[in-house]
Amino acid sequence: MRWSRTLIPTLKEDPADAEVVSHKLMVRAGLMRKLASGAYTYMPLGFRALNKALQIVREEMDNAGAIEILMPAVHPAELWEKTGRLAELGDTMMHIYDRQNRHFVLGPTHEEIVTDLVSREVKSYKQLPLNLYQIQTKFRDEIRPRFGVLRTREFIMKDAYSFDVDAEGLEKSYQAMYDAYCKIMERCGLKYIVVEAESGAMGGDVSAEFMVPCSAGEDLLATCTQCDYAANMERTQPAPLPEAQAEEKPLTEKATPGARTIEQVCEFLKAKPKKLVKTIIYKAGDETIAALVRGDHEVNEAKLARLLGCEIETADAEAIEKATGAPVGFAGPVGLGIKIIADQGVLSVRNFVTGANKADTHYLNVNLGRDFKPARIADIRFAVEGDNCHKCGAALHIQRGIEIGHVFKLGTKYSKKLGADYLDENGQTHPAIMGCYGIGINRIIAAAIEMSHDDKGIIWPAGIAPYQVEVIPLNLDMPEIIELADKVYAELDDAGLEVLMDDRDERPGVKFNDADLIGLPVRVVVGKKAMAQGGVEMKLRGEPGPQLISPENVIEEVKKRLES
RNA sequence: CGGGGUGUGGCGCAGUUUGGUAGCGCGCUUGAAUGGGGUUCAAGAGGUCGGAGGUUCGAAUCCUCUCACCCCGACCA
Repeated sequence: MRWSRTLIPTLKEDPADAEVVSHKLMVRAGLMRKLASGAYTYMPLGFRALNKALQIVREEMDNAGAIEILMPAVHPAELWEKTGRLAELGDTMMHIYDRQNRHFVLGPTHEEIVTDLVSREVKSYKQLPLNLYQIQTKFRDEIRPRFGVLRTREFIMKDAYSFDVDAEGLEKSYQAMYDAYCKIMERCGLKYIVVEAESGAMGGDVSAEFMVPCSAGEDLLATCTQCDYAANMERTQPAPLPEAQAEEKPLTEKATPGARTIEQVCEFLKAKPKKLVKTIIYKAGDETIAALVRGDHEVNEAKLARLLGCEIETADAEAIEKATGAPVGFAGPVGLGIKIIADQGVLSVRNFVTGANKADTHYLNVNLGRDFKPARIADIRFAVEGDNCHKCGAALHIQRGIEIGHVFKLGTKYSKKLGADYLDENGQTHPAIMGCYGIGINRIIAAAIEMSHDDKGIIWPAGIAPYQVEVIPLNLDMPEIIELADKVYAELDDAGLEVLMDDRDERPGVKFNDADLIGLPVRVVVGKKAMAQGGVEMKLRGEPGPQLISPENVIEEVKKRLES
């Protein structure tokens, strides 16, 4: 492709509305433009990169035995009612109504649709296992789209759904997808970490996320510095903290006027947050309960909900006052008449500070066991930097990451509700055992750029670069240069390489800077300097210094470099 | 949805405090010079100052409402 014939509008300055590098560079390098918050047009270069990633995903899915289909983006709302997810995910779905006011949603994911299909078409164990996948645009009414293409309202996803006769089959299907995902990440040039994850609204209890570690990521993940433990922070289990051994001091009431938050109390008492224990009141089903964590920790509501076996939400001011008899900010476990769940970390402090269930008052020297007895002591907090691995005891490292893919073992949640049953050899009916496997194509591009760029621009991993080679003719006033550049371009093209030639009548500096910006892996410069020595220059993006090569060897040399 | 911020030519911004009819850089067009890391000179094109209403002789500027976008939070496969 010739630059002059396509559309690559590069920008010298960062767009004002971009925060993260990938967003800035995708706009500056002319990959995409924003239409509205969370909705982007992919221009030629961006679309090519997207297609590269997509093709890799498709090939690996096919290799893993998954079968491609295409489902609609428009779904009747009824189908979502059947599984209860219309209520559960309703606000994250885009709702549309047809002219007869029938209710439809734009698909945020396709478990319902594919399961409905399979329930109709698959009747026998002989048809299983089956793994159906599609590559399609998903719609989610995100509360806050952000970070360019990392969180959008419309995005391309590859989603696969496996159906098996038993747990053993599911394990195989799951493993095949897991392995395929590893290959995809590698082929896309992404460094990645696989972490244990929270299944959330998908259901099921085993899931793993494929994360690309980088500062722009929205997720926090913990990895063990010694063993192979890695988990999303939502799921990370810290090693239990050692129990405190200090001598118990007498319980004391202390006036703390106006000090409600941990910061305020610490300031007032000149104490460290870890010497405090905070009491958070939750509505758990019909019950109101109190969760206790150390002042420097945070309650992990997913863990708490799982422990209690029901959905929870933080209580409102009214409920808190009713439960504690005190205004918000002074709740404490001593004398509290509701069920108390204490985090294990609370055991690591003695003589701590808590609210006194009385306005403007805290207790000093509170001790678990002596002053109150929790119904349960469990892990209900988020891990923090400084925590240790619960498997091997070594330090945990916490970092940010971009979630590229997520694989789930779903079990029978959907197949039961939607009647995806099969008959076994004995004519017995069973629900199919399902797994689902998603990967965000757009995020592959953004993550690759986050991971691989410098102050000049993008440095594409070869696997997903929009073109493999950029040919830059300089000194366009010399016909022999144009002739040689055309020849090199044609030969590379004929050799099956993807070539972009910057044929614009621009100054060298402009072309070099744009070449660095768009970041294609190999750059071939045809100019009078090299020509005087009978050659052309070749350089890898991200590596210094071009080297002179003979025009006859261009194809061979380019190929060699692309493979390295 | 709560808090904060920003909307001025294609892009990035100044001007708003103190009202007087719009400016800078980049980009774009034409011409000339230049020609290996965003070159220079000259001449141009291009703006309902996000939108609506109001105050005023006069509004980018003041007031009211509204829309969009960004950030933090809540929320979220």
